[in-house]
Amino acid sequence: MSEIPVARTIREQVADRIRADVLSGRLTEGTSLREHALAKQYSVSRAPIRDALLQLTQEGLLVAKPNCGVRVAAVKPETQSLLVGLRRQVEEFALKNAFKHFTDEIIEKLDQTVARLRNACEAEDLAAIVENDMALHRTIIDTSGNPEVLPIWLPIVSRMMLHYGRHSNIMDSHREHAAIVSAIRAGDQKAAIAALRANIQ
Amino acid sequence: MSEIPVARTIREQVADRIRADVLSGRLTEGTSLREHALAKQYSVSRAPIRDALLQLTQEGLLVAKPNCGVRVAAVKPETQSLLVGLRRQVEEFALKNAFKHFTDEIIEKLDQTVARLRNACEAEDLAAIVENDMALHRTIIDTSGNPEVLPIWLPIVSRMMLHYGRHSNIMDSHREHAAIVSAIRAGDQKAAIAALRANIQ
DNA sequence: CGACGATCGATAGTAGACAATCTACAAAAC
DNA sequence: GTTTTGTAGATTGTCTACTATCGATCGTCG
Repeated sequence: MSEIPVARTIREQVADRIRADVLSGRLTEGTSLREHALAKQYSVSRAPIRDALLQLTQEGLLVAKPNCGVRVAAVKPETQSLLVGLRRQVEEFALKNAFKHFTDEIIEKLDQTVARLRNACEAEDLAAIVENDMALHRTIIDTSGNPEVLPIWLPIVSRMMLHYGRHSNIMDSHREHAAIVSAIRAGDQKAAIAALRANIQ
Repeated sequence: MSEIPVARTIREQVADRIRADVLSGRLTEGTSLREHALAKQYSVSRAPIRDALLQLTQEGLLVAKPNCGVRVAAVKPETQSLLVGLRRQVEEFALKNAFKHFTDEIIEKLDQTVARLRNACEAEDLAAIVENDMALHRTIIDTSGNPEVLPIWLPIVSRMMLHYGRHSNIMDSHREHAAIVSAIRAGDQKAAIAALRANIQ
């Protein structure tokens, strides 16, 4: 069945952990990431660290200066409006296609994510909020049935969340996502898209 | 002066060359790219080759299977409509901002690219067509004054061109681009955007 | 006070080795 | 005859160690 492709290579594991650290705000803007330190921290060699940093740089989470290192990227407010439009377009495309594939099992998974998101919001746990927010949207992307959408979506939403986690009031996150899942459960495609658009801003 | 930041690192040079080979169709869908062979071909070590392949994989031009190598990606027609919408949104955003920065020098550069594009179309030189087509759009992206737009634009347009160079009738390319530049020279923002939208499909 | 240059720190790239694992083909079992 | 198993080869994934190069810093000197 739909098995979760656990990160196999060291590069992917490292990339996932650093990505989570950046998006949750545990690593703040401008923080320098040194290959040697990360290699020691994760008990691996520098090679997969290099690969992971290059990958995250392409996703827009880090900025690299040749021979000088990588830092956590700075937010560019003038790009936000573009990113909002792009993300809406990708996720609406995915959601429309996902309506052909929603099952009770997937809706159950969405419910669980919303529940965790509610707990995170009540606890004001920013890392958990970001994690479950992205997990919910990613489930929709995965359910679209087009695996090509994920790599298009990820760099866009990563750049958005970089801003989101720092400057936005995200305590409404739970209500907005509950509305999306509610519309999905009701099979109301129009309402689901409206709720999705309202959430992405 | 506005110097062209020629690819500095070996990784970038290799990535640029392989990207051009893929987009021009010199490397066909499914072709396997082996690190050892590429390292020998370019007379460099495997490390920058690996980096370049990882980068191009994230751009969607290559697909990687763990421990098995990378191949030139296959075209996914069901994603094209999404890509068209995304690309229009990015380029319209860039073009609007670029109108604040167009100079005679930049318009001269656009004219030269259109001229080369005309020659390429007449010679039916697919590689040159794709190269100058992308160069023209990239000049607009660069002129937007927001360097963050380029890394957002590149993976989208790369995926599009992968399809474009193979399945589209591209001999109209010259006329469409001449219309864009003509509207830019006239300072007619509305006409320029309309011509741009007509070109991106 | 400012310009210049040495030094330092970090990455970029090189070289070679080994481990993990995927593909394919051939042999054995049913 | 079909399926399973096993083995060999090829390729990437990772590691180690080293050199080259670039950017930033900090003194020193004019």
